[in-house]
Amino acid sequence: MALSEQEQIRRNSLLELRKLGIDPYPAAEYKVNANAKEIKEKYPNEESLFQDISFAGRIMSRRIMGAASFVELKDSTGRIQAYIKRDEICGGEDKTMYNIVFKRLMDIGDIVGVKGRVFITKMGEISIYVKELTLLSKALKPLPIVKEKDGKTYDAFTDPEMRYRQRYVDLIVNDKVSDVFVKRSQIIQSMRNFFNRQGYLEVETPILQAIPGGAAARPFKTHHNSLDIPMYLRIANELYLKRLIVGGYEGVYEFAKDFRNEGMDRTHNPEFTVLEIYVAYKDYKWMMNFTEQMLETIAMEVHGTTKMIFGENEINFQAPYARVPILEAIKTHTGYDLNGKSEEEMRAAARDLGLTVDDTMGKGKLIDEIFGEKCEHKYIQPTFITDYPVEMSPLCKRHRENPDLTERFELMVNGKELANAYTELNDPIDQLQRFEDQVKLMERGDDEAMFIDLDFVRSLEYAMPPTSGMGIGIDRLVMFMTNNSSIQEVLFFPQMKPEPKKVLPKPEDFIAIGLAEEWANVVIDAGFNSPDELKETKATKVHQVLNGYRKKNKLNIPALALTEVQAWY
RNA sequence: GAUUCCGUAGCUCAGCUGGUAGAGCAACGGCCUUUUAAGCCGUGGGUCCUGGGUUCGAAUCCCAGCGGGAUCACCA
Repeated sequence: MALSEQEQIRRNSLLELRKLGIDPYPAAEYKVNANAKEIKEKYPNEESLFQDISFAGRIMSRRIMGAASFVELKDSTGRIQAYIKRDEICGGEDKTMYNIVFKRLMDIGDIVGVKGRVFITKMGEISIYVKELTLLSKALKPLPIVKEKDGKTYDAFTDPEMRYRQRYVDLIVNDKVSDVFVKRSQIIQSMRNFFNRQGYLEVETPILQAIPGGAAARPFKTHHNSLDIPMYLRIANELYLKRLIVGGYEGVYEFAKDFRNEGMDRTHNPEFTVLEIYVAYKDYKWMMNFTEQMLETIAMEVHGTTKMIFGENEINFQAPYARVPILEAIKTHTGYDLNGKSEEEMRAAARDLGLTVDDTMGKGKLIDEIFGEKCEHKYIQPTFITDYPVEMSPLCKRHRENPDLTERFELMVNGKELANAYTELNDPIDQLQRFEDQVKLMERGDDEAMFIDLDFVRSLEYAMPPTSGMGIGIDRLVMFMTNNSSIQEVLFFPQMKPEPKKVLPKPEDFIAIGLAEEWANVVIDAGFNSPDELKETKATKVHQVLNGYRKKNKLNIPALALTEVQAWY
């Protein structure tokens, strides 16, 4: 690929720097004793501070005013202006450092170190008065130039494709992007602290699994060579965590990357993060209390308030949350009371409500469909929807008062599922039966039914204490707490189609068919990617194109004769 | 997967019913010792996503492909 004009200029600068004895990529530690944030916070109150600082950052903008210049430097804490004066950074008669190195050979995007003192300019801006300037790393590609004034952004760098594919550029140029990921880290840290305070154990379980269990979803399949068996990336970690409860831990949790080979959109990425936690001797009612306490705590620790804006809604994570059984929710929002109704009656109800149904749908699926279409989006404030039908929840214990239902809740926020929890099924005989029912559903045509995990059933046969478990989508939680409606905004590197590979043509390939060395590069720059491609073009045309290119770029090589070109064919 | 919109300079974007590709920033050259989205003056920079088609002539119209966004479907 031919380099752009600006890239070529920067590569030349790199050579010039080396000629001047300046290493554009020095190895030595650069000691830093101040950052942008603390300078801006503390200096206005105490001007005796920061009078001998060492600071490192990236040049974000530059205003050269003859023998004095202003640059904006960015470090991990923010941006600060630096004032660079020629006679200050060039002590003696030799002004090379300023006139050549700084003005000509350094660029926006370069990473530099400065030593000096902090002062306030006439315009009232806290700035670093630079006494020594050191190049720490040379940038060969130009950055997008984004400017801001009074909260208004000019030339914003917004192309989603470029922002996600080159997240590093996004992070450099768009200051607010970094905040989202800092908050993401704080949210996770806050949850971890919350669990550790209760004495629960953070664990790791296999990502590579022979049986992808714990949820109904299409898995990614791979192959283990030396065992010569198919393996799957996990779709959930539920069954492994419950085995650990059988093993005797009373509380275990894991921040897990799960993988699902399904559609991608604003709220789904093929790999995503889920927190699952299991606590022995508890039930789903306890877990509701625990969950609302947890969310309130995170909100307070991360935001300092339980209220936050998401899109057009203000969401309040203050406990307690409303608790609504799913059949009651359906009754409220559709008028249909499905309690105790047969599958046929439910199917009829779904049809009346204008839903498309088919015979593969059991009671569970029908209820889920009705709830999903007619009710789910109505729950904006955090609400626990409870007591799902047994068919939908093969890993969940039957309801203590109604065997058609289960002790399950989903937490709805802003009309979307955020968390899912059960009183865990620990009856091994019932569990085996439920797995077998799943197989029947699969045979009926339900491609979302679960795989059977007989080792998990065996573990239950050794007795698992009564347990409650909860899973919460971390990406969605971060979306709520950072007011982002797209999952891609809360993942550093959201999944994208790979960039098409650009085949780099090699000059040798052209030399091999008889081109002179000086022409081999020209042919590539002129747009021929392979000898075959060149030969598909008529020799007369190639002859014209190449000589035209030579003339246009004023190349100092003799023009080609047509016979020379014909000789390549 | 369906529908729809988009792809033009390093970046952000103009470019009309088809007629020699434009602006701002960035870059380059010059001036300039406290400026602030852009100091002042000047100069260069393009595979108009790719490939076909229509046409005397295509960034523009048509078809196909690639990539991306949005909406929908799927994701218990």
